[in-house]
Amino acid sequence: MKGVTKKPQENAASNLDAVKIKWFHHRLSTWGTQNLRDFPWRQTCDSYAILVAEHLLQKTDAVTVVPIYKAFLFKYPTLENLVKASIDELSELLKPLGLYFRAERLYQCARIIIEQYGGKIPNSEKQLLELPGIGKYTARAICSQAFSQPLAVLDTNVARILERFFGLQGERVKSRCKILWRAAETIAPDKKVGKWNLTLLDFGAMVCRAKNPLCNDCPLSAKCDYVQIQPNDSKKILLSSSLK
DNA sequence: ATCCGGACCA
DNA sequence: TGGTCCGGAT
Repeated sequence: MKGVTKKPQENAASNLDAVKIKWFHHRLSTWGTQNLRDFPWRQTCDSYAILVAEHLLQKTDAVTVVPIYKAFLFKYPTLENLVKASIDELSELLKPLGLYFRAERLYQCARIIIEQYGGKIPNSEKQLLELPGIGKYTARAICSQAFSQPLAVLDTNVARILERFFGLQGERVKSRCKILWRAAETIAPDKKVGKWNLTLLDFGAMVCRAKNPLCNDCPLSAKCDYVQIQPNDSKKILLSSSLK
C-alpha cells in the first residue's frame, strides 16, 4: 500500500494554480530586473570560475565568499593551475570560510576533470553529480549559470519562498523534499532559468528572509499565504511600518 | 546561546 | 534519515 498517502501532493497541486504562478512569476521577475545583487562570479560565464564559486558558496554567506573567491582565482586562474596547487596552500586560502573539507573536495574535483574529462568541465547534471562536493543543488546551479541550461534549483532560500507563498509544507531537510523540488520546477520559466534562479536566491536572501522577512515591502504579499496566516510577528511588522 | 546553511556518510 | 562539518550574524 504505497499510493495511499497522497495528500501533500494534492494540496501542492491545488495551491500551484496557473494564475497564481503567472502572477508570482511576473512580480518576481520585475523585482529581479532591478534588485539582483552583483557578485564577481555573476560577471563571468567561465565554467571553472563558476564551479569554484559554487563550491565556496555551499553553506556560506555570499558576502564572506567574495574576497576569498577573488584571491582564489588570482592564485589559481585555471583548472590547470588548481591541479598543480599545493593542498596546504589551498587549505590556507580557504580557511576563513570554515568547513575545511572543501579544499580537498575542490582539488579532487579539478583532478578528476583533468583526468577524465580532458580538463573540460562536464556540462550535464548527471556527470557533475559524480564529482566530489557536488550535489543536486550545485550541479544544477552550474548547469544553469555556466551552461544556460533550464534547470531549476532548490536551496533553503527557494524552499522558504515556496513554502511561504504557496503555503507548502516541506520536510525538515528541504533539499530532499520531493514536493518542493517539483514546485521549484513547476514555477520555473522555460527561458532564462539562470537569471530566474538568481532572482529567487536574492529574493530569499533580501526580502523573504528566514528571520525578519520584509513582508511590508514584499511585492508578493498580496497573494502570499504566509502573510495571510501570520499570527503575530508580521502583523507587528506591518503595523509598525505603516506608521512611518 | 542559538540559528543558518549543502554534501556526505553511517 | 540524522548527525556532522564551520564561521558569522543575532
